[in-house]
Amino acid sequence: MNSHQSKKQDVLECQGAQLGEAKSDVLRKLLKRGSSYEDNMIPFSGATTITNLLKSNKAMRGTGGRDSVVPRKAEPELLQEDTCSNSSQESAEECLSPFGKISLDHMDSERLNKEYLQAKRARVENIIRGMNHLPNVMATSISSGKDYDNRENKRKQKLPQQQQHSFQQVVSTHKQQKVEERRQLKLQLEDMQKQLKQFQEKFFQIYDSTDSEADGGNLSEDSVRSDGMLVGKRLAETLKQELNSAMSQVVDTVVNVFSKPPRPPLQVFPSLPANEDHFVFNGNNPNFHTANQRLQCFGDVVFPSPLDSFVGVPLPCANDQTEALPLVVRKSASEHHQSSDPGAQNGHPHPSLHPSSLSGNTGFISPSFRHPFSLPLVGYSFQSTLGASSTGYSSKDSPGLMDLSREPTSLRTKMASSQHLMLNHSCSPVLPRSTAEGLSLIKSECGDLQDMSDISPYSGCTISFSEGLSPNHLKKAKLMFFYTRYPSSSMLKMYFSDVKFNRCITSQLIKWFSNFREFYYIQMEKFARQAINNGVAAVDDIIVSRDSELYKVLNMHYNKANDFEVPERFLEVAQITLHEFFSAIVASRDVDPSWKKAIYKVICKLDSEVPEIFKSANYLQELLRE
DNA sequence: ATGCGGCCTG
DNA sequence: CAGGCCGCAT
Repeated sequence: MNSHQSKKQDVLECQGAQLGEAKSDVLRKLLKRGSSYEDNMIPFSGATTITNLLKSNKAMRGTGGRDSVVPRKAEPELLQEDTCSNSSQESAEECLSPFGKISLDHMDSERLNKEYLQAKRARVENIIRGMNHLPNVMATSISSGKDYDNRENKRKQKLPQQQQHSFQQVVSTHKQQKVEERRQLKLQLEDMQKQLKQFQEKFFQIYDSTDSEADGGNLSEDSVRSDGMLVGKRLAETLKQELNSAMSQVVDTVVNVFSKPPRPPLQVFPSLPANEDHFVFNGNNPNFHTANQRLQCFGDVVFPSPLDSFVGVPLPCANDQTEALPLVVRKSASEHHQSSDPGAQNGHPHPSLHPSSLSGNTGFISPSFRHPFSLPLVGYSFQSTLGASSTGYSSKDSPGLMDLSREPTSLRTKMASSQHLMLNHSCSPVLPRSTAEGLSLIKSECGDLQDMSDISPYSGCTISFSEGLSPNHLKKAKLMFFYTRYPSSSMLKMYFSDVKFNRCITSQLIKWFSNFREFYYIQMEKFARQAINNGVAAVDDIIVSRDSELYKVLNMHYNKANDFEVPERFLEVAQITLHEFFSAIVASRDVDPSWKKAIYKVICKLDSEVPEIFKSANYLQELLRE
């Protein structure tokens, strides 16, 4: 069926009984941005046929009262919209073909334009007529005694004013969105154009220089030819490099343009909870640093703006208050005494930015030297266990520490991050279609990530959209446990965005965390009893530090590879938990079979925000690949 | 009825 | 770590 026929059918459908079909069609038309592609497909000869059809329709239709009000009011907007899309199409054409566009004969183009506009007008009228039918489709009963016009009139009268209003609102909002989107797209295209120009210049520079090299020498034809081959190679090499860097620039641009509105960058060094002072850590441990001291170690590091741009790029899921809300709701504001600032809610630095205590004089590499998108990963090596306190509650006998070697691991997250963003953008149901479409330069429709890697210039860097949970997912979950002991299912969905969720997956993930908790609480009880048996009387004598045996056991369980630096906050939570168990046992509350529940209630309020970086599907994949 | 967390077991 | 079971809350 060609498009001409389909237009005809639109009219027929609107007249006929298949109004549901017509509705979806109309909506499709309204949503189809600019509908430029479709429009180009319409043979102009068909315009007259459509107009005729519409004329006959108009003749049939009553001209009185409200009947004509709605179309007349809406028509100019829609027409304008169409012409706007037409102009955007032109501008896009300009930008996409900088070498000039196809020029038509002036008269011809004018004539075609007129016909084209007529056809559009006809179509729009058709659409409006279709819309008029819609609201009362269900309520309409076929009354044979009345003619079509009367029925239509009745329907119009039944149509609540509010619906007409909201319809117009929708149209105008839609229009505004499109204007904004067009503006952004245009900017982006201009950007690309500039880059292309730069390419050309560079290309010609290289070409000229190699040319003059060849000319300047005393060379035989053969050697010139072989040199030419070398030049043909060098060019390819250079072009490849240039294309690569340009592509990354373009991707960055696109991501920046379409990640609206730019959220204030995630606080790299969020303020620590006020209650931190209540915990006394081993002051005589030379290798122990409070979180604040750690921050100072990092103080002289200047973060490059690209990193900021990465950190600042809002992850749509977190930004759109759809999925994120349950997480917020789960804990009341009063429970979050840390801060109302979402960026500062996280009680500890970003894990990958969590500087080691020795970062100043070890191999820790300043992010300034890294690729904009790659992030440093600080490996935290195990401290020597020699002489370490066995229960963890003693702070006085902790030994000097041996060697703290921290291997920074470069993460190739650049493309991963971009892909992640793109995926979220194009798949996010709450995202306006227009925004997703803006990314169509890279990927036209929402599809599998596998598709993304296909079109990715970084073909070596792929992420797979897993059907199930992998061992890496388990590791990731374990690391997340350092931040959250009681993640909600909506939260899990956000942080395991590369997993196709179903009931089974969700419950499995929840089960994992349940198991993690189980282990955690068993250890807590064990160490609390041990402390009591060892004669510890005051709860304040129990301190959990990185030297503590308890910490080591937990770290071994959740961070076996020890390639992740456990956030300070986790130590605090562990200590609080241990205190709770200790106090409860001392007070003989454990005679109550459900004595632990009170403790659970306390601990579940101590969850902190899991760093955004955990939402990146590849972050841990890279981290754990080694 | 369903979902969730916890406990027990293998 | 997963499966089965139970109790609790919605």
